[in-house]
Amino acid sequence: MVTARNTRQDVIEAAGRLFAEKGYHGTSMRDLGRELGLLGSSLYAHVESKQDLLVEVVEEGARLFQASASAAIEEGGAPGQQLSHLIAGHIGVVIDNLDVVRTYLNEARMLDADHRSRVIAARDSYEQVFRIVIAAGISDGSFRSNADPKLESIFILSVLNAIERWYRPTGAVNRDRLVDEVSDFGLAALRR
Amino acid sequence: MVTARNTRQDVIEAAGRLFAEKGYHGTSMRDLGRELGLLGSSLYAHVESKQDLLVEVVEEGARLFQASASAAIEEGGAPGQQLSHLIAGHIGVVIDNLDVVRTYLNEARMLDADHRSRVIAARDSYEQVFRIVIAAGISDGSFRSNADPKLESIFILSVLNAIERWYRPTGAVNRDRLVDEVSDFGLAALRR
DNA sequence: ACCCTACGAACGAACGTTCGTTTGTGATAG
DNA sequence: CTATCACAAACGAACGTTCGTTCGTAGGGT
Repeated sequence: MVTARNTRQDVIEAAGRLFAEKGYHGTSMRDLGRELGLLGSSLYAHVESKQDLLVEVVEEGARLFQASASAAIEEGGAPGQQLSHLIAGHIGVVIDNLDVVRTYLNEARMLDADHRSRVIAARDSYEQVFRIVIAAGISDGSFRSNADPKLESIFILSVLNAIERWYRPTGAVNRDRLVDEVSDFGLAALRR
Repeated sequence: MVTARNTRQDVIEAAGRLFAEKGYHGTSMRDLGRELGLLGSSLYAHVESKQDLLVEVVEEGARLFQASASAAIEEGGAPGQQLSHLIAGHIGVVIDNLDVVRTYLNEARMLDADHRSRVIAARDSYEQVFRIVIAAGISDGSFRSNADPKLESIFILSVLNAIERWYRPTGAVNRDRLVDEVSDFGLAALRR
């Protein structure tokens, strides 16, 4: 018989859920235990510390976005198409991993200095991918020439990262519609 | 001589600063006391509770944005101009009240249900102003006809609200440049 | 028989908050 | 010009609670 005991991954997933919902400092180990049907102290059979849990969730978020960017770039195509792929990939990551992404975006600053600076570096390199694609589109004349790649990439990522704040899986805007609308918006903002 | 003792407003301002930086649950009353050069217990001469402080800061944020929207609409003009005014006003509020805005945007969810729902209502009515202006621009033909006012307003507000996350007063992007760039971006995204 | 997993008591530290007391300041009265 | 008074601001000890974490123990699956 499967008695369905909890694994380390279960604990990390539940942590992502609670950190996303109530914040890292707003979540206690006893809260987290209750979420899994056990005592707070029992979590230490799976995990070294509370901070360890935050590291695990945030680094998973970083990996997901990095993988998405790599996949988008490998598809190649003109800058406009690459940007569409980046947008679609980002939205996929957000929608399919809402709790991890919310924790990644909002709670990473609660990490200790070491881990935090690594996450910031990962974020910067992800943003760089957008910036390079946009710069390429300006160079080849497909995007408006007065656009600043650095700011435009920040703006588009702002729209993408804010999805976590309003998107609801059961809402009126489904995944395909969201990808289309954001792509239209981003490409319209950049078109010459 | 004035020995500059602390007033209720000083406490609220310091709270905004710390809540913005470390989050509501990441800030203790003793932290806040230290920020003002006194003991945590001394704060209760000025304030009823920690929650009270959060309410004060968040509601100030809500007031600032509401006032900005009212001022922008009073200026009138074509939808494109009105949207520019809304954008400029929003950026002004963010830049001139960074800590209050960061607390308003990130910590409002830590409010008790009553206050939180009032803040959400205020946010919705602020977003409505953007939506109405965008809808007017679509109707009169100045904005692209396939734009959805609801989503476009969310997208533009996403860019505006994310400014808090990357803008630094001492950075390369100053206020005027920021207003220009965001206006260009938003209007380009909407132009037919 | 051996691991995981979970318990549950316990730890010291930190939390928000209360309360009686002290301090400094500005106004008033002599 | 000084003594007195009221009052707000700050102190500092103490409260009950919760925090993250440790540890010895017990039970069930392989």
